[in-house]
Amino acid sequence: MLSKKTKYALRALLMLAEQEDAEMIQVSDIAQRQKAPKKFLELILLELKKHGLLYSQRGKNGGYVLAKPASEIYFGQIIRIMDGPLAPIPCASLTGYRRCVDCENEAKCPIRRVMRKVRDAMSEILDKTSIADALGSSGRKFRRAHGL
Amino acid sequence: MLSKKTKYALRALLMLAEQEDAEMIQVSDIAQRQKAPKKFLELILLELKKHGLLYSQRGKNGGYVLAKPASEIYFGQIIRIMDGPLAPIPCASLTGYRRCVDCENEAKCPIRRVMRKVRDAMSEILDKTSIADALGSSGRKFRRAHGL
DNA sequence: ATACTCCCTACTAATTCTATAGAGAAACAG
DNA sequence: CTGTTTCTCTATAGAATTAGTAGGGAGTAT
Repeated sequence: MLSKKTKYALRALLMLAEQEDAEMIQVSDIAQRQKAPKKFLELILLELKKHGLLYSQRGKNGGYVLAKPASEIYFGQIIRIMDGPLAPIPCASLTGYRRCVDCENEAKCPIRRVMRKVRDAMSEILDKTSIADALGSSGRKFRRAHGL
Repeated sequence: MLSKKTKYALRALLMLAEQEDAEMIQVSDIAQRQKAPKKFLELILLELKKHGLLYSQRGKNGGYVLAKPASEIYFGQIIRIMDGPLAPIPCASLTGYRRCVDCENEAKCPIRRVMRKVRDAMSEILDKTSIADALGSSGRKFRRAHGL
């Protein structure tokens, strides 16, 4: 289940992606329009910035903008930053692999095999859908569909 | 992420599915072989029983057995019993649907659209893989593959 | 009758998630 | 240079969920 943090993050990024002219938006704006606690949202945006998804500026007329095109920001990355690995179980994760304690014979573990498939299926969607794709127009799929 | 409860549940069910002659196994056995806290495991098995996955008997030589063939017990059901809906977000769930507060226009919510696809992909695996399938032989897929 | 094993309710402990507080540092306006 | 604005950072508090414990009750077999 997605945490609120992730949900706030996704909404904020989608909101910034909709800002056509790449103008800066302030945390308080986003918080207000999203009905999210401002201070909480600050932490979230800061973390997204640290991971290279946002660019920010301080002082009067400061705020946040996407650090790269919306078509290059994928759901998978956002979720991993906020909530950690996609896989339902650490031993089935590529990005956050951790062996299960007391699992002799990982290679034959039926649970792991199934969860691995789940991970792959999730990745297939989340790592290939950008926030631009999600917004429908102007994204990767859109441009591809129009031969651009 | 799967909770420990779910992991214990899955392991216990797989263990019972491997018991060829449908002999009863006691909680303490399962707990020991799985290195799970016995009392905790009791609660888990009890819940699985209440949902019709297990049959139990008390007293000397009592224990648990699967209440139906392993080929009819699916990962999806087990996970839903223990952890709740598969969907990453309640508004994208079929079995546990709940509207998001402050989401005007659910039909157009980009997050929901994506998470719906994720849910479907997860269900496609988890609701079609039985514990017999996971164990490899004697399951649905196996029998089908051998024309039985 | 007794020993065994599941059944049930209540509670405690640990962890994670959500949110708040407040001071600090860059940018800008005047 | 001073004051205002807005992001930056660290620490902490509160709430919710998860994990685990305790202890007696009830059915079953010998």
